[in-house]
Amino acid sequence: MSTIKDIAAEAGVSVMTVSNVIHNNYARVSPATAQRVREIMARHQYVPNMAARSLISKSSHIIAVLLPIWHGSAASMLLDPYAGQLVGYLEELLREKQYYVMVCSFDQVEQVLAIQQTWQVDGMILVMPHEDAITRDLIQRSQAPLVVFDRHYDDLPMLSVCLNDRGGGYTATRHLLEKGHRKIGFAAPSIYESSVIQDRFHGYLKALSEFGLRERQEWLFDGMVHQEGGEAVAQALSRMKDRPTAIVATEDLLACGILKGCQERGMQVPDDISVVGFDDSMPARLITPELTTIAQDIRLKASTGVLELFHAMEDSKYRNSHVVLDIRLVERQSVRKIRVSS
Amino acid sequence: MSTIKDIAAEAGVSVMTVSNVIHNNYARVSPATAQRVREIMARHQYVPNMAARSLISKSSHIIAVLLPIWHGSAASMLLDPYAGQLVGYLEELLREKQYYVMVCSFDQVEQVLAIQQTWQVDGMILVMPHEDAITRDLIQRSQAPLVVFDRHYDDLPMLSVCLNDRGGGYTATRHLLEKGHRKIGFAAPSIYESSVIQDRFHGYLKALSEFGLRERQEWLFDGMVHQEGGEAVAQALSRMKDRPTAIVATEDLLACGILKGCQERGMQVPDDISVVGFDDSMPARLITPELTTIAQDIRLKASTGVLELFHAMEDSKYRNSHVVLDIRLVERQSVRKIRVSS
DNA sequence: CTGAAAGCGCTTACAG
DNA sequence: CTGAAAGCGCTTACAG
Repeated sequence: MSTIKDIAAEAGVSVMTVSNVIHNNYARVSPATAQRVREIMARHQYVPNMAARSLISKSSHIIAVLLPIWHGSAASMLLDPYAGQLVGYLEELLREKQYYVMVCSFDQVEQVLAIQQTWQVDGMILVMPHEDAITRDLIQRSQAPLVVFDRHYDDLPMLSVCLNDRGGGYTATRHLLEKGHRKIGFAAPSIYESSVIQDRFHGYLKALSEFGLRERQEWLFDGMVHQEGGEAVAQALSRMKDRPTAIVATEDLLACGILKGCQERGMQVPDDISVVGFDDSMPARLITPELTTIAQDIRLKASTGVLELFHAMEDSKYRNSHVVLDIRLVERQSVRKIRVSS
Repeated sequence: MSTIKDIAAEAGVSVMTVSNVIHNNYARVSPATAQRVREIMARHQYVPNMAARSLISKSSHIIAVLLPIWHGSAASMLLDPYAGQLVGYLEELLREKQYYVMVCSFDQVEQVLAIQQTWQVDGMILVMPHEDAITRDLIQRSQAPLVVFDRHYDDLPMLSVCLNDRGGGYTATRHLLEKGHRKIGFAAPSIYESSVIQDRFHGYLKALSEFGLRERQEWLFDGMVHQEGGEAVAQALSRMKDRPTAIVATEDLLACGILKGCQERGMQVPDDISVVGFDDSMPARLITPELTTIAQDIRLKASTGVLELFHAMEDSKYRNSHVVLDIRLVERQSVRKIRVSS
């Protein structure tokens, strides 16, 4: 493993000249020398030592991808196909830019700050933020530029890349309305806590109001998480006299649970109950009938986040930006058209 | 951001003494001094600079988690819930041991070697290996200890953590036989190329032979990948006069595709076709009927891999070990019991 | 129990 | 266009 010194010695130049060759400082080294040095580096498969480099430059070319720990395990985060895919794209995009990604799960802000300092991390990306208090604290105390996905606080300067969740809730609901549905429920993990869910809920309300409708309390299913939540919704539905004909679910897994639970209780999807999901994740095409859902472009989201991060890394004044990405409806088989009776 | 020098100055000791406190060299520093220094470090929230540390110690405390690039995108790997979960557990376990994980996708061995050198990576873990040529090359050229998941080469000294795939294929098939099935097919992405699949196939053959049966060429579905592959299997089945009553599929997604395709073509699962999958991934419980499948303990796999890696990092002679983890059958609803007619 | 000194591999002003 | 020197923050022998 050769060092810059070895290369310099063999080329008969100073280490400084080698350093200039490495950094393409053409103004500071003659073409002939550069060529010769480059050749020697290639022959020795010279690779610079990042520790030495970052020690002096105070920059490591490391981007920390932050994963909150949920339910005591970080694996629960990457288990989510959405998180996995997002991290995969991020890694890919950052590698292209010659940056390295360190994956860090955490449950305390201090852990993140320590990693940031110990590695002189150049930038950070928060994926799947959970608790607001922690996220807000992190945003305020972070020393390095930080991009947050899927969460935004209006009162804080921050860099965020979000989805048009309001539009998503609206589009899903509007789609059902246009298919003739008038009795539409809403199922979510936490309608009044998470801003993402709240936005979707407001989109839902807006679409309803455009048709002169209002939400009905008994058709709002709150606290419903993943497949189990969906099955709970199905159970609740099965016991209702006056059932909604359709449900907007804020997550595909939740929607899948509803489908499964309904089918097991003898209700047909979409004939008895129509369902629209969110995410267009893998399960959406796996189940029968396939799920109509609100899709996002995860690759675009990742590249937008990386762009924001690099902008912030290059310009220390760029610390407040809120990008909202569009969503689109993917029509499949879980919504039926009904004639409008009224 | 204070350095060891600042701490030393404030404590009125040499930096060396501070260093000894940090490394708990109790023999080399008095309790009183240690206490005082520790207090000052805490007050300043001192965090050591890993670049400086690794520059001198030739060890970074970084573990590289290597993800082969498939189909031109790394995201395709972490998209796999199995890969995501495995990486999540690995990160968790490594963090507990005060190590940092760098996620690196790659398609050329040189990229890995460069990262290893540039960061003085202490150890590497290869997840989801794909091409044998690349994997073998990597094993032979790696300078740092390397643990490979799910692949083993008998002719190479290497550290691997695999599944008892033969046992898995055997158990799945045996289960079907015991349920009365005698006409059992086998569906896989590449029966004769991947050793993992080959092992499962041999387990399948062994179970068959114990019941005096042999494989039938037309019931072997090769080159079937993911859900699409499964749907192709279903299509083939629908056209057969003499159909198998059950299929062993080497992947849950594949099994799900078979289920879905069969249902769409009017065949009932499990009544007309029984299916056993592999992995017990999330989709297994999402579909109706729920999938009977061969499960592995991913957390155990991750912790075993980490154990192997640390063993190798501590002992430079430990470079050849092949751990095989057990699998277990998870019975759900995709297999029916049939009376034995013969 | 404590310290002064050398050095890890690199980059950054500063001279020439 | 090229070089000598200082120094980033830490650890490691070596003395005392």
